[in-house]
Amino acid sequence: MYLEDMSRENRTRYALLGALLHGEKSGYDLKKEFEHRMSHFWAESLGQIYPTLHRLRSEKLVARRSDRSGGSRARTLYRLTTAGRRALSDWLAESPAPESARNELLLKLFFGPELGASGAIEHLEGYQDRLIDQRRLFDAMAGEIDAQAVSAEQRAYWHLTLLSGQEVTDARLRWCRKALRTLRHLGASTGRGGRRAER
Amino acid sequence: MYLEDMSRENRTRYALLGALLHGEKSGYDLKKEFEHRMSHFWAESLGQIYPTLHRLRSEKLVARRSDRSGGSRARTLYRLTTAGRRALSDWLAESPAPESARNELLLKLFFGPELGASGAIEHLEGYQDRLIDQRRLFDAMAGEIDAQAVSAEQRAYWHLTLLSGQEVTDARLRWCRKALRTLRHLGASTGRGGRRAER
DNA sequence: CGCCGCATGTAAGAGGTTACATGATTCG
DNA sequence: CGAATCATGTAACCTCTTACATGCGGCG
Repeated sequence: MYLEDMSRENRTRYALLGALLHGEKSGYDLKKEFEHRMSHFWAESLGQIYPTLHRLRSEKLVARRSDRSGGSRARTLYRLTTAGRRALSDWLAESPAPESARNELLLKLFFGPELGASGAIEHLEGYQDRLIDQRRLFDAMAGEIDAQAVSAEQRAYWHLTLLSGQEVTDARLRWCRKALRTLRHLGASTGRGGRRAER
Repeated sequence: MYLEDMSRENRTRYALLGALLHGEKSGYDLKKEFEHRMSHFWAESLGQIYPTLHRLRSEKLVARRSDRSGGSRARTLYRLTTAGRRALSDWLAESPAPESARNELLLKLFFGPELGASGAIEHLEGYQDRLIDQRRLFDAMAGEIDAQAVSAEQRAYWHLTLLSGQEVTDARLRWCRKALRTLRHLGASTGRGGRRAER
């Protein structure tokens, strides 16, 4: 017999419930919410959102209604029920589960001698580019937060999560520069960019 | 018909192939390898390792032999084949896929007004404790690297991945302190630690 | 002798992504 | 009118974790 494991409960459910705190939204709206405001720490796909909404509804944690206002095509809007808000609150109070690390770039770098310095440098440069884009995005997001019509308290929390992204991204960028410096030395001393160059 | 997606190929396979670069190991050895040397950027469970080893063997990317030396019970040792090493090399050269972010602490913090400042502070303190432990572990790992009988080049790559963990952890710790300072102010101004205190 | 660590596996199921499928509306 | 975006879903598939299952060897 399999025991229930409360600690590994479906987090998508709660991400959705939380995203509904500020009023009713469609599945599509929720997707955009994740992409625009929460992309630096959470992602959900539509193939996960729609079935989960159905399930939440069958558990009475959300309610839905049809909306055809605005003349555009009908949308299905979901809102939190009292039970849904309580379920969210209970989950929020639980201590967050530690994340299990999985970083493909570091994995490849760990096998550096097999990859070769030139390959490692390429990967790091690509990573660096993505980090720089991300960093710019964070600055833009910070500006948008202040334009939102929500409480100062809510904005403070949003800024905090964003600040985490900014600080961590900056740290990664600093590390990138250091790593690239190291690898360019290493590449020069092991000759012609390492193993892959032997082919 | 479903198209094949090369970019989302099973990374467990390559993590195992890479971990076999320095000689033959059993499934159990591999698990320890991940736990001890790669825990800051990669994790694999035994329920993933054993089936994957079988699969790699059927694809001739690894070979195995039985070992009963040392008087202890028999172990099954796996080693890279030439094809396995080539498959690893090819994968290493591919540009790493961007990681999709999922950070439960930040998700909960994002819903801070519903959680309440006191809850947020508790979660952050727990997070901080884990980070401090992790930071200490990194220092210990740095010392161990130099004791390994491998090339200076290999050690350089290991140090680089470790440095990433150290820098990012330090950044997170700095952020934690800032966030706690902010929340203690917020908690004082919104009274008695927020929503949960109302129950 | 009982527990812990070593060692190897399998089974069930949750969770998640991508592609497929469909259709409306809007805008150039 | 064609493309992009809005909008809602389903199907197939993969990955991964957890629990189950089993047994040996060493040590206190």
